[in-house]
Amino acid sequence: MDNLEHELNTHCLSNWPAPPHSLIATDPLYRQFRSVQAAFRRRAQSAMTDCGCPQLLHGSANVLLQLEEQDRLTLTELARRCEIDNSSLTALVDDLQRAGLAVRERDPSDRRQVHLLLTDQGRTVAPLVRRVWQQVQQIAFQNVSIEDIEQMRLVLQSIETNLNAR
Amino acid sequence: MDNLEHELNTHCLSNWPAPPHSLIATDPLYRQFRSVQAAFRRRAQSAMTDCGCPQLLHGSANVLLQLEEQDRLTLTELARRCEIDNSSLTALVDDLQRAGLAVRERDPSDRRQVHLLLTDQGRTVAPLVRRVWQQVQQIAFQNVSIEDIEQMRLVLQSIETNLNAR
DNA sequence: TATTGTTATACTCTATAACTATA
DNA sequence: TATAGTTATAGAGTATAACAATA
Repeated sequence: MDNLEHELNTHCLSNWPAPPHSLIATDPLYRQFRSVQAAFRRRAQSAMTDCGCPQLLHGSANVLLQLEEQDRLTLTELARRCEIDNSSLTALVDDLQRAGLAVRERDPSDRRQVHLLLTDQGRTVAPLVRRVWQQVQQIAFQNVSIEDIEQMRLVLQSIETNLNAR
Repeated sequence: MDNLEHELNTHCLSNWPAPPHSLIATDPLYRQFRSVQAAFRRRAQSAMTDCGCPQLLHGSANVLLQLEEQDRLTLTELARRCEIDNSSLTALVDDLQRAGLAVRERDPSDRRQVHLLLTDQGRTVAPLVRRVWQQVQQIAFQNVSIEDIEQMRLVLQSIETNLNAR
């Protein structure tokens, strides 16, 4: 165990001063993120059900919104924008296709590529889903000022960059 | 589809003014949370490995830290503090016990209850794990001011409360 | 009957590796 | 050989429901 202690001090901690107590005593930040993220997904999913929007996986709804911003993307590009692996996207696209909101279309000039297209129904539903998500954000942001939210987004972006660096 | 539109307007949106464009055009907030949370877990897990800490599930490490704050909790109380279901806790406790960091002990006066106790090894390892998590937070917070972080925590707390209300 | 904890099961999100079909 | 997409598989995190033991 002494080795472990030594290892930790040598390789891990030497460059990091002790953080202020207030930041660490309670509530690891990751817990707050987990809780907020889970609550967000729960609310969005039940709001979609309440509004009669098609029952979609949370991930599929996200793909739908990406597609609404730009239609006809290839699957690889869609996966990149959703920040998930190609293989993770397949099931979500299947979900959208099953719900009749999008269709795959193979690219004739490069038959390896598949584009995803909104159907008419998809074009109708996407804005509704977007509004439901906005509504959940509205609920989340009750009694929080715009400035605080924008500031938080900036901080989140910094944290994201820091954690993904190297 | 008209029904859907009508339903949405009637039951879901009437109370919510349109949010400012900057909040919604890009990047749903949930994506940022997902990304930060995943990055946090990834970094913490690889930092634990680098430092020779026992290989624990992220969730088990969390239980360990709760237990360090108060030893000998019942499993139900631990689950409550970790904000997970009783049934979800079982595997995490198994994980800790397998690693030799904690042991279950049945309460003699109410034999339904099981308390979880840190072992000597658990008492040694817990502060190291805590420091690894702190280190990850330090990485996350590079070039972010204390004030911004504290402010973000407050906003997160409001959001959490708002989303879980009702 | 109610409570504590476990088991069985399932769902979501995600990834890696192996595969098919193109290029 | 390299790329686009799919399939098979697995692992982590979570929940619900049924259950056993105990109160």
